[in-house]
Amino acid sequence: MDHGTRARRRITLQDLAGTLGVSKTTVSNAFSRPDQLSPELRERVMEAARAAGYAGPNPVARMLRTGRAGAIGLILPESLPFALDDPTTSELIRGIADACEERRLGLLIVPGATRARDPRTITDVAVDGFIAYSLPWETPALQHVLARGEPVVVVDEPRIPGVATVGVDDFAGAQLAAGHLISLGHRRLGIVTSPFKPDGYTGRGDAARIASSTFDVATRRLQGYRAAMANAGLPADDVPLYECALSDEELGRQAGRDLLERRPRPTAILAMSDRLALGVLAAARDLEVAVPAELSIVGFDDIPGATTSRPSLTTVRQPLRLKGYAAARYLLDAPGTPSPDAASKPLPADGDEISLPVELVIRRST
Amino acid sequence: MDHGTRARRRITLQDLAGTLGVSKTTVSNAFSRPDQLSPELRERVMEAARAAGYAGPNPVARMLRTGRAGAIGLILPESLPFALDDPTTSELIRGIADACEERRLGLLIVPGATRARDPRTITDVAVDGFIAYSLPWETPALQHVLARGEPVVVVDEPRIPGVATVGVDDFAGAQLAAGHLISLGHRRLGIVTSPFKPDGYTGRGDAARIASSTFDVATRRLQGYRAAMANAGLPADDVPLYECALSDEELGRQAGRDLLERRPRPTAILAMSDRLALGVLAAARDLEVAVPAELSIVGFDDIPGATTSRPSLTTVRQPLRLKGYAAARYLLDAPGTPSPDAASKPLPADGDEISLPVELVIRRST
DNA sequence: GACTTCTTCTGGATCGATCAAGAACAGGGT
DNA sequence: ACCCTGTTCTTGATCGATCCAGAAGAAGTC
Repeated sequence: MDHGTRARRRITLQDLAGTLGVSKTTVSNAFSRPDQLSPELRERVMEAARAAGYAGPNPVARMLRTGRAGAIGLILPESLPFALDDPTTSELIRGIADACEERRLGLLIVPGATRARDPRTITDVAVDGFIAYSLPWETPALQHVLARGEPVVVVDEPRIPGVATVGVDDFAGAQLAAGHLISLGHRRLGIVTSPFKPDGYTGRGDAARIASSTFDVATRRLQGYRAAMANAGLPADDVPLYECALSDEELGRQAGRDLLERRPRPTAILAMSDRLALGVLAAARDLEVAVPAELSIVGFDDIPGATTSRPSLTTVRQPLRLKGYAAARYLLDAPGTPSPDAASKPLPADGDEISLPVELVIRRST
Repeated sequence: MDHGTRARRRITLQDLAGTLGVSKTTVSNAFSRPDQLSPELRERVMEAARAAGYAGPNPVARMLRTGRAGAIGLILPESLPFALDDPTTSELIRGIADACEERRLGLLIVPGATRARDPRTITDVAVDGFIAYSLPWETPALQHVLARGEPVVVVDEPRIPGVATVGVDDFAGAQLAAGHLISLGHRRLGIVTSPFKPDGYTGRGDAARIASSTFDVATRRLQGYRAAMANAGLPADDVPLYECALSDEELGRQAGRDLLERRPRPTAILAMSDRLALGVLAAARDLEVAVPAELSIVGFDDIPGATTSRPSLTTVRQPLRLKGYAAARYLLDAPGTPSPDAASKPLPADGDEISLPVELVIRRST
């Protein structure tokens, strides 16, 4: 059953031109380029449009002709519910949203990229470019994104030759974290890592997995930790290691329990994310290990929760929101446009890496 | 400067057909309807596509022809960063995302609807329908959404004749909350409200503003509170009231301070959202008013934070995530499709309201 | 052999807009 | 009277696919 008063087929620009006795170009201009026709005629067109219930040019047809979609796509590794729970991801989204709002662009989110079997969620979507966030090597989703031939900016990983990447210096950040612990006198360290492969494995460190890691960021952070240890003359290779399939507090807790039950017990734990570190903190509480008296913990990211935890968390700050903003801006500005004002600094060329600064934030957990 | 190896213009289906010596329809079928051609030819086409770097049919052109965009739009009243901070909104998004994932649809977020001056963020976007969340009456954005003539589902507000709405029974929920306090013996209540108008006003209750409220939900909840009070013979009209421009903890704290400094001091406070209630809790802590000994607080929504606060928060639970899921499902299933299986229960007709259940959850704050 | 049926492929119309080129007319300068 | 410039509007081509009707050939039926 249908409201009898409402016309069935949607009205087109052509129809409207017909009833007005003008050309379709004129109607099109009335909407999209008001300076191309006299104000009176324009008013007449708008009036007729209102009367006919015409809401303006069909966006899809316009996109086809102009080649611009007015939106950017964001590829996320996990499901959207998970992404919203994760402060790292949601801060990134905030940053991207900031840029989209500035440019009046839509944001189309395509979640679940690491698991998705169906390329159509990526190939069938109308966007002007993609931001791909923290994907493992050889994700089919990423191949499809690149195949589209539209601008792509990768955030964090994977680094692919010829593809712009926005990230931070993970190696230096990790080195900072480990160096801090070592300078405090710690000699027995433990490491809680984010996944090295997207296969859901959680458990003790496995040299083969690490060697064949498909997550660049985890690899680089681990190298940073180890470099700092090696510099201090510590045996970096057989440091206790626990890998978590997800950067999630519960898994961090599990990791913390495992590491804290080893003998000799580590006196300090490095976690590759703050959520994992908060989990380690919870594990220490479970096992009645005092932080920082008996155990020091350093996280990574500096999420909001790092300041409110008890004790507050020493961590490596990365500018999460800015990272999103920078990625979106780069996506929008890099292709072709040599920036409006002539004297402005040139944007880095396609394939460049933008590296944002990291900073050690010392709080109460060390 | 450009990579010389990469072809400039993107290849089209037509081009590919040319090099293969088949018709474009055949190439199209190879991608979109594999059963329409022999497996060998299809493989030949796919092979040629791979060689030519053709990623598949242009999504925009396909949309134009088929009339389906493969994505739904979500209109949010505030900016996306704010929405992600707000558990109510982010739970809703999770629910919508659940449904989108089931159906392999994209989710396009259009934030900032209450402030947006430019209709193009709505008119220029390629979606098959919209979910509009918690908008005030007479938002231009909503007019534009409706003018598009595509399916629309409103979540919470505003209730518009002929437009499907998903929400909860706010009146009953509020009645439950106030009734609970009254049954505990409270006689001096205070109310912290979400905004009645989208104008940024924060301050003491103003009868004129309430009478001309453009937010249905706030109006109905207030009516629920008052009905319960009236039933108990309490003067409902001059109950102390504080209106907050945003459902935000800081403003709730401000409201709490105002109400708690009045004399006689209220013994119980009703807040229209949990975030506001948590703010009131903070205010009570500031002023050293013991909860629940000297002050009872009831929130609304039952966000995750309501269980972890100290004391935990008595509140009216609404199924936030389900609300998002139901809205999306209704949007996708209602138009035309009388549901695949014949015996299934009919979906409510266009313009119907879906009302989800609310439930009083008694915790430690009362 | 004549008939229908199926499978596989093709050509042309179509979706609804924008764009480039140009026509028609007005006014201004010399 | 002539040319130039500028404003206003129109025509026809085009963006890149899908869809419909039908052709060609193979296969099955009586």
